[in-house]
Amino acid sequence: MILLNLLIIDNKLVYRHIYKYFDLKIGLDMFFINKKNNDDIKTKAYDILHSIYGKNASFREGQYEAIEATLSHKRTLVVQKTGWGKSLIYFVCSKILKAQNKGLTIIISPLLTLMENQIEQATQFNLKCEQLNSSTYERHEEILNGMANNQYDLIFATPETLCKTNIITSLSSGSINIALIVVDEAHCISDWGHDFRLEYTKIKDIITTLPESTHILATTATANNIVINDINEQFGGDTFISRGSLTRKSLNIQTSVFNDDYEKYAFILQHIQSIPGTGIIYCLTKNDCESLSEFLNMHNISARPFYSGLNNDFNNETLSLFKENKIKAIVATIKLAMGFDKGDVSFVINYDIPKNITLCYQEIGRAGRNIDNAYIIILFSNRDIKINNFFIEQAFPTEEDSLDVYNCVKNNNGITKRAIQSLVNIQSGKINKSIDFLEHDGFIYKDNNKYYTAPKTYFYNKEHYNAITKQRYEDLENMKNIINVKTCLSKYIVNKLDDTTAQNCGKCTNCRQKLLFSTNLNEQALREAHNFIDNKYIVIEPRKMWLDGQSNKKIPLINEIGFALTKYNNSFYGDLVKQGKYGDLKGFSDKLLNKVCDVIPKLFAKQKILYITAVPSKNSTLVEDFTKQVAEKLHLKYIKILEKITNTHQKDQQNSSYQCSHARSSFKIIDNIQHPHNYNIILLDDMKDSGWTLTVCGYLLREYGFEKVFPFALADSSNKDD
DNA sequence: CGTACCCGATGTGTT
Repeated sequence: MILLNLLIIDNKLVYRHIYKYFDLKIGLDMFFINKKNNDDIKTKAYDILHSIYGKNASFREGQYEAIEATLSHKRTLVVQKTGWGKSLIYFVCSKILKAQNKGLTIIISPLLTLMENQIEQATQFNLKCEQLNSSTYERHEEILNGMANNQYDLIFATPETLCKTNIITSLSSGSINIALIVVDEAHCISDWGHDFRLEYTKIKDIITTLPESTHILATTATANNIVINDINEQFGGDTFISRGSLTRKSLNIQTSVFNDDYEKYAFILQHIQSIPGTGIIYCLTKNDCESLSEFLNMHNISARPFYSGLNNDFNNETLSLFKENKIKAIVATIKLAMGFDKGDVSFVINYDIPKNITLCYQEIGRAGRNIDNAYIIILFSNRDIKINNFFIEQAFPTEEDSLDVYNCVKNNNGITKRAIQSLVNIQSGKINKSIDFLEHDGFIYKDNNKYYTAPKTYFYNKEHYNAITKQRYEDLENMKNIINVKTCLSKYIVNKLDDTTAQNCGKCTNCRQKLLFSTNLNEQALREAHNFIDNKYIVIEPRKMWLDGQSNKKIPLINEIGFALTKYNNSFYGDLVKQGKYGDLKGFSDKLLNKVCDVIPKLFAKQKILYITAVPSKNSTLVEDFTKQVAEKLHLKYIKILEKITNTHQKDQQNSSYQCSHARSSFKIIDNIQHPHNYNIILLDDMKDSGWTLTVCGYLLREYGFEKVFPFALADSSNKDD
């Protein structure tokens, strides 16, 4: 008992947890065994540290304990704030294990850029590194041989590459000595593994093939009990946890509820200049990143969008400018996440509520790392829930979609993705999702880009998907509840992350009992927001390729660049379009007519346009009537020249293949104009969705002889909001 | 409507 007490004092952090997690008697036995080993580890760890950082160097709080935990347990999870120095742990462990001839260390890392950064760091430790990912594809066999021949200390790998059959085979053959497997950023197992990067749930398949003596380490900055359970599931249970405090003391948090985007824009415009320093605005959609940064720039607040899909060089430039404090704000999606560290971020605004508290903590924790005070503003409107719900709902394939796709493959063994699209009337994203899951679960397999059914009985894992979906709705609810919390906001957040050590922060609006940023919006700011959002036209890029028979062909006659007046959802004019189509008074209002007649001459100012026509419909003259009114007001010649010849609806076509072929069979030209040559024409429709209708009608008009076709739609519904 | 891996696939245009 005396020994036990001494040990608890000696290595407080580690043994407190052993005490908690293991039976006392077993724990005591372990102490006797470990005591000697741990002295050994301690000497070696400090030797390594001193050889690199000099004789006076010491570990930061908890670092040595984490090293000891990793080497004295089979499975360890280290939960520490970003910037704490997690990579030092496995660098040191790797060196110790290598010196003991126990083998190499494999680090599973989610991002290629993270690997590159870490390899750079590792050179300091004189560690021989190699990567197993797409960047070394040609050398995979060579690298595997090198691993068997003890040529490397650290192997950085993506879960995708590591789970390739040839690599799993090599790893489990016994010819490679693996001393330690590290899952860096291990929350990815929970965040991404279930529905996005499915290979993350196959880490267990690798671990089970390795010898019992292999150490397993997971590191992350955010792990609540759900993440811990997921990690346990992958590791096989009994994971030892080394945890630090999560609180960041610099944060001043406010939450504010608004009715719509106009108010949120106005609020940000009204306050952003008064916040000193630079910051991040997180949005749920790429579109909002573009739009909001444009809005800020228009008002002389330098901002740049940042999201996946923007040019890589542009994104890197944005990060540099931001780090050098040359722009006020980055307006970013969750792409701005792992691997980003700037000490003096002085504000984070969540334009929409994040999907869960874990992510919220990560996002707001990017502020105030090396400064005393930073400002966090979490905005909320009902639209946030709709968008988050959408993400939750489309995470897994539906039972129907999954079965349709499976049957399609079963009935057409050796089918390509594109052929599936032309046989199954389901959105292509949903088809891809179904294919990914079917392949991951082993019901189908891919060979030479053709899909075949595997000899495994198909079933739909409904319980599992439902359980995760339910969990995600609960997570969202917990997040949303922050707008109702009356107690310390900072404490609410870290408590939800299972860190129960937090005190009241004294800085948030609840602790202060006072708002940091007024929610009384001034009229000027609101007017600016309306002006901006209501005058955002959407460019309709002409489609250039279409499906002709089995293959993509160049469309011989294409449209000019066209425009949609507004987004269909969440905009003033979009609502007018909705009312016109589905409201009690059938027909588009004068307000909409006036707006369209104001805008068309401006957008097509330099074009000589004589004619205007409407996309025809079988059962409504709504668009035709409206187009006639526009023609009259703008002194254009209205002609009826297109006819709809099918009774089926374009909007029932769910993927590009169906949309294209349906549009191509749905229209014909009424031959009633003498000399269309050299004349330009506007092609008007109420809604632009896939753009196939405008493409096909435009083609027919040009084939008939019109010189240029300018598409114009009242509203763009291609990104559905609800 | 968002995150990242993958030697996406396939046609077109340039050297």
